[in-house]
Amino acid sequence: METKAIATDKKFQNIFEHANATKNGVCPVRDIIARISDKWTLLSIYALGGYGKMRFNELKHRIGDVSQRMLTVTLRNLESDGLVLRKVYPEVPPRVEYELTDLGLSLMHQMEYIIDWANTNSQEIIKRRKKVGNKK
Amino acid sequence: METKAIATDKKFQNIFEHANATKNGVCPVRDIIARISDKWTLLSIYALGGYGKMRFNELKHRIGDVSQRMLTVTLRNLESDGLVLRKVYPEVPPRVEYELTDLGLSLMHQMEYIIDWANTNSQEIIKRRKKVGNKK
DNA sequence: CGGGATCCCAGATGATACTG
DNA sequence: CAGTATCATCTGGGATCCCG
Repeated sequence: METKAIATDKKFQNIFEHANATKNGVCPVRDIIARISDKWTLLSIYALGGYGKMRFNELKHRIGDVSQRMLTVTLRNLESDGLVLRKVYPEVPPRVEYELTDLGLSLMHQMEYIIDWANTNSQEIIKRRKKVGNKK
Repeated sequence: METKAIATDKKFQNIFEHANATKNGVCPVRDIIARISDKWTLLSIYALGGYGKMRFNELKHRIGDVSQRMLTVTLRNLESDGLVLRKVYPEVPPRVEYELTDLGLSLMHQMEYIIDWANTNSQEIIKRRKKVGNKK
């Protein structure tokens, strides 16, 4: 199984060469990856993408174990990245709806490959993990 | 842009319904996602997949800013998950080589979609992020 | 060379209380 | 309802030292 081919790809260099080069700034690609791979971002995007436009508490309930604070923080980040649209209705009590932008939706579609992979292999991986005797 | 369709998918329910159901255990899919979305896992897999079999310090150098400790921890986890193969040669000084297993390679291929997306959109996102005036 | 074991801190996250 | 503000906590991860 030889896999050295892709090392010459542009996108590949964007992660490794670039990362070592710019010590001051941060590699843009790593930056994005870091952002979307935090604890709640993927789940938020996926929930919004799957169930469509939603209000804050509805989303919170969907995800289940996210705290109000962290969901707020996550959504604000997603909004400033242009992945989520936040719409506030001037009512009392307030109503706020969140939905994916086209950009957010496109990201979700890429995420699906990972989710599919995890769905397919999770049982096997976790079984093996315990067999080896790891703590976590 | 209607996107409610996928909410009925099996894989979708594995993330949301399932997560709320099993309060004691953890949703297997979320578990896997959490594991591979930590700070170094993706980079390690990607480096190994791109450059092929590598020794410890070679890998460390490729990634660039990972500490010895975290690379060790990351590789151990990957090994116990069956994504990376660790081969120790009984020599002095010791030589240890790491390479992706077929499973690890298959995961890397799914990751490429995300990487591609990040490569394509990172500049735009980061530009927008600053414009909004967010701190980070 | 490739780690293991410890110590320790910053930042991520949770819990709680308050508010327009 | 949808936050904000504050305080408490927990943990990822770096630094350091040691070892076969």
